[in-house]
Amino acid sequence: MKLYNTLSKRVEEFIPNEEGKVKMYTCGPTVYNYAHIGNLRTYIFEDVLQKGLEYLGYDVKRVMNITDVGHLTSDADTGNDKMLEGAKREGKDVMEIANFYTEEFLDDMRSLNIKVPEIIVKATDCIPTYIEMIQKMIDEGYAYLSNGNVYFDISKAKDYYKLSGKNPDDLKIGVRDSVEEDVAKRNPADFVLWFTVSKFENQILKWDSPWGVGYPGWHIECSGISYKTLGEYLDIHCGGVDNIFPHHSNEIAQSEAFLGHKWCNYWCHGAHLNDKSGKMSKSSGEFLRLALLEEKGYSPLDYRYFCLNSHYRNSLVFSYESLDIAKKALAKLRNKVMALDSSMDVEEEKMRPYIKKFKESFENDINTSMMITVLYDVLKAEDINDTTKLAIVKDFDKVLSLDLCAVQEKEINDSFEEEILAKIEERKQAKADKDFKKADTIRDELLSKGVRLIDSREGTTYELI
RNA sequence: GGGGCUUUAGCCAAGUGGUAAGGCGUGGGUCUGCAACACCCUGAUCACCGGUUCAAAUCCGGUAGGCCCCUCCA
Repeated sequence: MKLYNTLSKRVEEFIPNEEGKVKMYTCGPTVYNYAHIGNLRTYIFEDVLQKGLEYLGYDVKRVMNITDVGHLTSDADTGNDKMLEGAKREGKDVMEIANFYTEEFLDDMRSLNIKVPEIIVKATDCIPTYIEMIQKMIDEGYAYLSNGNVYFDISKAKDYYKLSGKNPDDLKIGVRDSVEEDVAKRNPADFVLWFTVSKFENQILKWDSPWGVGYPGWHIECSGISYKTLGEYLDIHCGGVDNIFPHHSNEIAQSEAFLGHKWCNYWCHGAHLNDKSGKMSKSSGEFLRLALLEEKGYSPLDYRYFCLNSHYRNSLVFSYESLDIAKKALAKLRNKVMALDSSMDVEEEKMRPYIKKFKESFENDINTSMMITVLYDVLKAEDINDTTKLAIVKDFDKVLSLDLCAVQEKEINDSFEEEILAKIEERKQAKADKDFKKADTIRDELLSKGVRLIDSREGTTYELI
């Protein structure tokens, strides 16, 4: 298995700490609003990574956090907590907001056939872990108290800029208008581990700590949750490219300061989904949610196919034109699968070369586009029978998760089947009588019940859609 | 100001030095009462200019366009 590692900036052979097992941490959402489809692209990529590793035989333990506190709209004094803003916006309390958007997020994940990580942890459920870690970092000189807050001293971290590839001298402070330098910091890039100075009215989420009542910074959440659920060594950490700096750089600094050794070996980042004007956001332009796509007649899996058709490390431009292509292609793909005869004998031997190529495509830094090509190769192959093809498609769909065989598996009850056959007979007679209007009416009627008629030289058959 | 990524047919897109996958669309055809479905046929001097090499879409340098990051973001 080869994976691109942001840490080395190279495609590397993946070797987990423990043979056959993979510990994987994936940054989750801040639940102050709905996820947009760009956010979801990253979760699709992580899902394929997890399922692909499982397909190769690895036992994958995946953890995801739900950020429900501490994520500010800015790290400077002007910053607000996203959760509080969300609560204020909707006139609800923070927990209501968190619970509501967490459920919405999980719904989106399920619609996209993303396997929900078995371990999902809310940031607010691990406060004692953060306190334990912060205390140790203070004791060992990695963190300091200043102006009421606890900061991490990045000058104490080894290779702080390694992941981001940045040169500290090049970093400009206040490059954005709204950001001001925090005078309480020793180094401009130091970040808050624990806030005790509440900047907000009605700060509801706060906990007692050795440094006073307050709440954790955003970065410590992921380090803490990973430590608590996966232990001291992590194999893969995923997220969007925007998290490389400063979020992931800070995680490495904290975790390694706390643990006293290297923490995570592979860092994998998903590129963004852009619209024609650039980066997608929730605040400008059309808020592209999965639900909006559904309103417009696209299924979540059309979007999944659209994502799978490109590489996770290339930015992808969203357009309805491209989504149309994906929708059409997926429908055609399902049609082809549906037409396969499932009553023959599976020839295991003949499955092998295709499965091998599929695996190799995945192992080549998750080349999903090539995996789909292999799928087409199978359907076009002339040397294997239909049932074998069906078995291969079913196998591939464990990773692709496009419900390719859903129609094949759809059960039909006898009375409905009789009804359909009767209608086909009736239509046949109508056609013989040249009563095409009646024939078309019958066809439309069945179509509205999800039954599509297929006319061919041999007669009329039907398929369920 | 600094750093990084990217540019392959109408559109999406793979391509990891040996002579351009795949998908969608278009056009033509088979089938057909019409349509849908399906099937067959149909496309590229790889942004531009140099260099390295027997050989470059692939490596190096430059030019131009696009995008991202530099304490809100997946």
